Amino acid sequence: MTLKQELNLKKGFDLLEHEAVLNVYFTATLLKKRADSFFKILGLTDVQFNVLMLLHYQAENNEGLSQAQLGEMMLVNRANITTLIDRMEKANLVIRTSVSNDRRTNIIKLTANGKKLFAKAEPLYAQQVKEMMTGFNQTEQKNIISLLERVRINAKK
Amino acid sequence: MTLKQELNLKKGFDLLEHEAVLNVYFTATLLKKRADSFFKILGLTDVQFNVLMLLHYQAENNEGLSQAQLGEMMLVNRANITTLIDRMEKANLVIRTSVSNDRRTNIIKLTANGKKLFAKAEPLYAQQVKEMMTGFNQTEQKNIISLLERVRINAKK
DNA sequence: TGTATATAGTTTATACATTAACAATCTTTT
DNA sequence: AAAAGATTGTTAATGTATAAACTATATACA
Repeated sequence: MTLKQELNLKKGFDLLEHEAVLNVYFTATLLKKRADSFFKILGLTDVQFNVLMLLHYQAENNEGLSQAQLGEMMLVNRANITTLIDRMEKANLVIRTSVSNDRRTNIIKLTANGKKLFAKAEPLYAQQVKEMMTGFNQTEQKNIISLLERVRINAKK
Repeated sequence: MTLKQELNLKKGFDLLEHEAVLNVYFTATLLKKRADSFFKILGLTDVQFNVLMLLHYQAENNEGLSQAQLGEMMLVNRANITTLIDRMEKANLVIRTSVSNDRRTNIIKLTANGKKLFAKAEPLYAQQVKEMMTGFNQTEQKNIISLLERVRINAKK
């Protein structure tokens, strides 16, 4: 089913480039909608799960990540991380800790509760991810990845 | 450059499926950031430009579109359209009109100012879109489109 | 040693997105 | 014709995102 049909458009796209760009955009929109409803059951948002995942996999020896690091790994700016971590602290998922050698920096760590919820959520998330790529062989997946890498190179120029 | 490098991750992805899904997600994020900064110069947002474009191309004989139709064509819900059209009415880009045969419905139309701004923005937007797909031949573009269509089919199950 | 510059996080204002609850109106069913 | 159901748009509460202005702290360098 083409994007034109999915969006109930009366007229299609003049430019193939336009159709391609909108395909990237609306596919991500749909993936996000799917993720939203999946994580809701677990009392999380997709963004909050991503924080838990980064703290689990990207922090060495469970040493946490700074808010700046989280922002970089999620492609969002500092201001956004502030309020996100506020909400996650309130939900007892993470905690802000300080470091002695740089008093500007907050190091964010998982709480016991955060670790527990991540352990529960992760296998279910992996299942969801596999469902999104059902019917794609390795070559096709690598093909998507490399085509999108090329789009990102253009987008960053 | 791989997503791992772009996001400054210490560890990569265990699942190829995961890497593929995140590539879709973060490519759309980058396209949106690029669109944001492009439209800012014109005093618009990407979402508002999309409304102008839908009203221009998808409304027959300049007859406008209902808020419900706009929501469907943008994959967003009704509540979102209400506040979006509020802002665009305030900016004198569109106007709510009523129809006699269904008093529930608002028909949204471009104002003279909205038409003018769209006429100015469109060729610049088309240029941007082409830049995003620089280096892709027709076959590759059709390939992206069809791969992403398959992802959307999975996401909608 | 200061001064200038850079970095980290917060706050405020704004935009976009969702769900849930609601009012008004239209359509279907009995 | 009346009741039941569906659709359209709005409002309120909440989450995510930005830019700009701010404070506090580190670092570079003259």
